[in-house]
Amino acid sequence: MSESLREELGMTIRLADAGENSVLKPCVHDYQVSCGNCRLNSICLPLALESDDIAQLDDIIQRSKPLQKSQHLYREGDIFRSVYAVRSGAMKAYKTTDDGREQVTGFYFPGEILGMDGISNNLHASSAKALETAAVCEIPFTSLEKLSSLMPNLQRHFFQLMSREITEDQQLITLLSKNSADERVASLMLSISTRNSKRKLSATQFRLPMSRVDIGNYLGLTVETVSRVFSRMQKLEVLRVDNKEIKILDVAGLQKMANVGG
Amino acid sequence: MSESLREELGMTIRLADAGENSVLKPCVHDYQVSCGNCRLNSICLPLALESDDIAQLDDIIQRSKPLQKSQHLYREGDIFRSVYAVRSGAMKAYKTTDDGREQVTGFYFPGEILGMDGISNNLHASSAKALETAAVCEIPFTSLEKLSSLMPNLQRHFFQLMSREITEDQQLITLLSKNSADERVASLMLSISTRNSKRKLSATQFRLPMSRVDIGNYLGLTVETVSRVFSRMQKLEVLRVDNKEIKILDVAGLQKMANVGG
DNA sequence: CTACTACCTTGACGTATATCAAGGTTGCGA
DNA sequence: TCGCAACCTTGATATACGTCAAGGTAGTAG
Repeated sequence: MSESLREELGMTIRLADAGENSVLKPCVHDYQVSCGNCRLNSICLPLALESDDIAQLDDIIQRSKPLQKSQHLYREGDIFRSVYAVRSGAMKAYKTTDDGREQVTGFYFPGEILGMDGISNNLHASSAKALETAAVCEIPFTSLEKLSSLMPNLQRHFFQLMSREITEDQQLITLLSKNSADERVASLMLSISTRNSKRKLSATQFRLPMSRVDIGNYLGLTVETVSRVFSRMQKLEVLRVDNKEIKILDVAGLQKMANVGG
Repeated sequence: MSESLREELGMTIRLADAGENSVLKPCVHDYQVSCGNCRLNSICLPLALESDDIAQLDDIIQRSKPLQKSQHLYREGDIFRSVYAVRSGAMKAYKTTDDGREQVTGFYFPGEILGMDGISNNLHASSAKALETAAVCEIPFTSLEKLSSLMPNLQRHFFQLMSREITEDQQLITLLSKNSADERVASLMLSISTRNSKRKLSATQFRLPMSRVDIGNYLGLTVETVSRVFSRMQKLEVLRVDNKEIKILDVAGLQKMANVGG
């Protein structure tokens, strides 16, 4: 059965075959966090809402069994039905270029929303894959639209989320266009650090969920270059790198190296 | 007189005669096109609307005196109040990097909307400048939000517009990250060609409103490289270039050169 | 019409990063 | 526990594009 056919048949079938390719398995029990008591609600979609409204948002959100590492949430070209909030773990979004290479367009951590690039054509414009075991909340877009019409704060917040995606993409464009390999990698490390601290995690010590290849792919560099930059940073005692384990030793030094406001 | 100095003086005058922050001078008469009879309404905001709804949209839109070449519509850091539709001419959006260089983030032609990157923080995240004499329609965002709540089609369409901006930025990210100078310039020429044909203009012959510097800045290349690419294309008889006048001689050749689906 | 200025083109040369190559490390499944 | 495969690191070499330099072209103000 093709993926898209399965899509057509919808949730029920996904229930039945519960397997491999398919995206979200419906949950009978478990996974029952509500937006109201989710520890991410201050940085995620509910951010702008009163508790009554949060309850309504909660009603349209579907939670599910976690995705395993390297499992797809959706693929480029799939019918667009929902956007997704990362609840735990990490995801990457990527496009495949016409000559078969991969362009990573973003990394998504808990509290962050992905899939908004599918709205314009009703088709997902990129693929999304779990970098490690990850749980996501599915937010059916038509429900979100209806709710947005009724709740100005939600409409506003969702406009803002999309706008943020745009400004972040513009940041990346600038980075790719104007900055050296050192600056690009340093910026990414700082970005992850900042996002971690928003989630009340350590800003100076973390484990990278993505491979060097993914980093290179995101930053427009080869693996070798990424690896060399890490070595250089370590020699300069700005970072301690132990495989995927990162410790920022000198934040100021890293910022200087990044040479950008990020 | 330096460009920036002239700009400064321009600002003061605008301040004096048009009232504080506001960029667009209110129009007493003239410039009175309505969305209903605008020849761009099939590719612009009204696209999704019935004529009753168009009339309502029309009510919130402000038109104004044209912008002169190199005049700013808004600047990075300005309070965000409106998005803008280009009515005639062409605009560029750009950010200034911390070390003072410029990153062009987009070119905007008639029917296209700019300014959406300001929604996320209520501050414009980039500056917008006229590449040639240009007219724009100002769409106050709070009015647009209210109207969107009432008109599902408008809400949907605006979500789609923002989503399109995201996918276009992702295209550019891929271009910058994966493609050669030849491919980048070829892609831009094809993009302009496509957009021209949507506006019922020639897909094979047009005048570039932007300088080589702007093109380079947008594509992450130096002027010299852009110039060399044009020379190469001319030698290969793919393009005829006469200063800013472009004629595409071999569309297939150009597509092959671009090596991307654009 | 002239002259200034911004813009564009072409050439010679340098450099950051890609490419190619080889070896080391890690972690997973049998 | 072993062995394989994916991942990471480091070195040597190649190359596309940037930088520097000079001269040409076109639009505009006087």
